[in-house]
Amino acid sequence: MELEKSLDPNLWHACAGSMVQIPPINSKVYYFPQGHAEHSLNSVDFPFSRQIPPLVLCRVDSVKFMADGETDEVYAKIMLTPLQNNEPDVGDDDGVSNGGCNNIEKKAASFAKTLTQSDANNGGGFSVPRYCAETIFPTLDYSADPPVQTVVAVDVHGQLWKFRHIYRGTPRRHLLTTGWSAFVNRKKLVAGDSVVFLRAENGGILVGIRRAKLGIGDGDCYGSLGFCGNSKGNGKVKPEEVLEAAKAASGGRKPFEVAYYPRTSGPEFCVKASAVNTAMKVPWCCGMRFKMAFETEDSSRISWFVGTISSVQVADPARWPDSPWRLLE
Amino acid sequence: MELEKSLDPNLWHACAGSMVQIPPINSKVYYFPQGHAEHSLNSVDFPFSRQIPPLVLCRVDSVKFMADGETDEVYAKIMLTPLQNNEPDVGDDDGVSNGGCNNIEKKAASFAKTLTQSDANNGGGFSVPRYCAETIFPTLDYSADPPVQTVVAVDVHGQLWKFRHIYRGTPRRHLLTTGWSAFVNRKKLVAGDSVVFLRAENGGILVGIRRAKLGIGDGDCYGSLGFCGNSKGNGKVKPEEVLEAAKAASGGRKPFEVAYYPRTSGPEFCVKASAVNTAMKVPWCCGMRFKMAFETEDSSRISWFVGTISSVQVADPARWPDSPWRLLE
DNA sequence: AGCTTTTGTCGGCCTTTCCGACAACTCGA
DNA sequence: TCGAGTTGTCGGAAAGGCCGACAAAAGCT
Repeated sequence: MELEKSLDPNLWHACAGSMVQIPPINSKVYYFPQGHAEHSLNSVDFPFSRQIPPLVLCRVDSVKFMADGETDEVYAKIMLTPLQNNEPDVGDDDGVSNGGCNNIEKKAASFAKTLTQSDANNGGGFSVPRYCAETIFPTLDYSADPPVQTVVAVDVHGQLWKFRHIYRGTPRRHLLTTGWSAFVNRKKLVAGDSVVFLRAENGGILVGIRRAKLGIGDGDCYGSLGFCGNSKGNGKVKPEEVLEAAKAASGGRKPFEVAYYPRTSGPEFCVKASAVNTAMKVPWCCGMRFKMAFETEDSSRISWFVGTISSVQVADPARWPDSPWRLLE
Repeated sequence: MELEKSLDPNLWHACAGSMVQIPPINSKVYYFPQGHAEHSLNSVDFPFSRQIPPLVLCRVDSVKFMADGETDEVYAKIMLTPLQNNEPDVGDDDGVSNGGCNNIEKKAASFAKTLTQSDANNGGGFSVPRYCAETIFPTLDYSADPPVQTVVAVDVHGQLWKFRHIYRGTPRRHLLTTGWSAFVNRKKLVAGDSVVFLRAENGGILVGIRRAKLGIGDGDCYGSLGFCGNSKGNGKVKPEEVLEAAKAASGGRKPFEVAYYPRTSGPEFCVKASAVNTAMKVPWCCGMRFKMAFETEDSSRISWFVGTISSVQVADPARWPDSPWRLLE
């Protein structure tokens, strides 16, 4: 059932959000077992029998861009090989040969919109923001009355969706009518979820979704506050997988695979080696001003969240960037 | 565009009709160039330069069960290799090793129904004959009120169709509601066409269609009596293909491929060698009673059409079974 | 602040399709 | 030929979805 099919990296990134960065192939990263563990629903009991290092220098062997067959949630499968020199101050090289063969994909034009009540519930229509219609969709023939066309979009599974795109009403506005309702029903979208439209290099339209609440599986958790209610919101990764990865990272030199769900709330656990090394040199202390980028809902711009570090968690210095993140108000 | 994908043989046979028989692999058949030519829209001008024999003994190398991507019409691609001994009285062996590896597929349960006006036009529903609902579809939970289920059927292209199957009304009857209208529109079905439902060995449901009138391509030939009107109803095969096959059959020993459209009105041109040999021994003459099987519209049973041979066409005795067929009233 | 442009929501209305009633048909006795 | 079971067709009714009107929200000067 679970096909190992990699999807369009541009669409993947559009669904993941522009803040998500995946390390390039052959670059060096630090793998944080504890950060990985926080992506698991259940707590991971690391065995005391073997010492698990807080961070392991690895090389990125391959990255597969995936999407959940059920929910369309995007995730990545990253293959890592532990490297010999595990000291933080070596291996600053990111391994990116500038003009190299690093699958440098052009950043495709994309637009995301959070669904309104009318988009999600009423009469099966979608109000298309002008910018989206003019930059993503094919150009309408405005001489027609009314201007109409069929927009064909491909989703993360390669499935085709046809939408009737019409420019009508007083004042004139862009709308998706026929086909939209089927899309909303099939994807189980509700007001608050987002839709991403993306124009590929070849002119084709891709469509992805970002859910407001990351649903727990397929269960009808909405409304009925069962045992699903007390989940922390992540929990996409099984504890066994974390244990297995951590063991592989600490012990041998053999490659291991980690699944990375960019839209869960947990900390990153694969961080560019150079970033870690830079950060380690900064003497974090109380009262220091801290600037953090985050994405606005409609991804139309990037805002900056400026906070102040209230305390430095000395207990586990290796956990950056986890710790500072948590300490911000 | 034209995928070389072979489809389920059972579904193929269900769409072709139960009278259609495809010779098994490795069996011997007679190939009739003139019969083949009658499957072409345009007349085929056989060159006088080379003598084309009326029938060629061939071995069946392979059979591919195909369906037209546009119209769903089924056809077969049969690979034939001309054999050395081209005399009618040799090679009576059909090549069927009884317990052999001849892809003996179990005959799946199937049901065909000709669409009524109500099925094709009105309110998007399909009246399911009781027999079909009870033998082909999954068993309904009759304790529910009303009993409903979703029937998922796969068509000749592997595409999934979902139909709401409900048992309701007074008196109670089986109906397909939601999903049926989309199927009719997509397949461009009209009253008089037939739908075939088939239960595969694994329990899955397959669906196929048989058109009442074999449409010529996709053109809107209905209504406007253009040059399409004077076609003879077959014409699926290009004259070039016939010529090429005939040359290959008469000349060399190399394999050649013929496309066979079972639902065209022309005569068979690949006939079991044993059948031909048997028939050749019968001294056909005027007044002889003749019994011919044909299929009733809904394929629920086989009827027998009994005719009388009015004359024997001596001009081209090699053309059996073509000639007797035509002579029947 | 005031104007313009954009877009969310609403009620009206048209189309689709779901439904039981009824009658026509089929099949067997 | 008659009766029981089955199924085709119809009109009413409900649901889905397309539409412009209007106004709220956002952007610009």
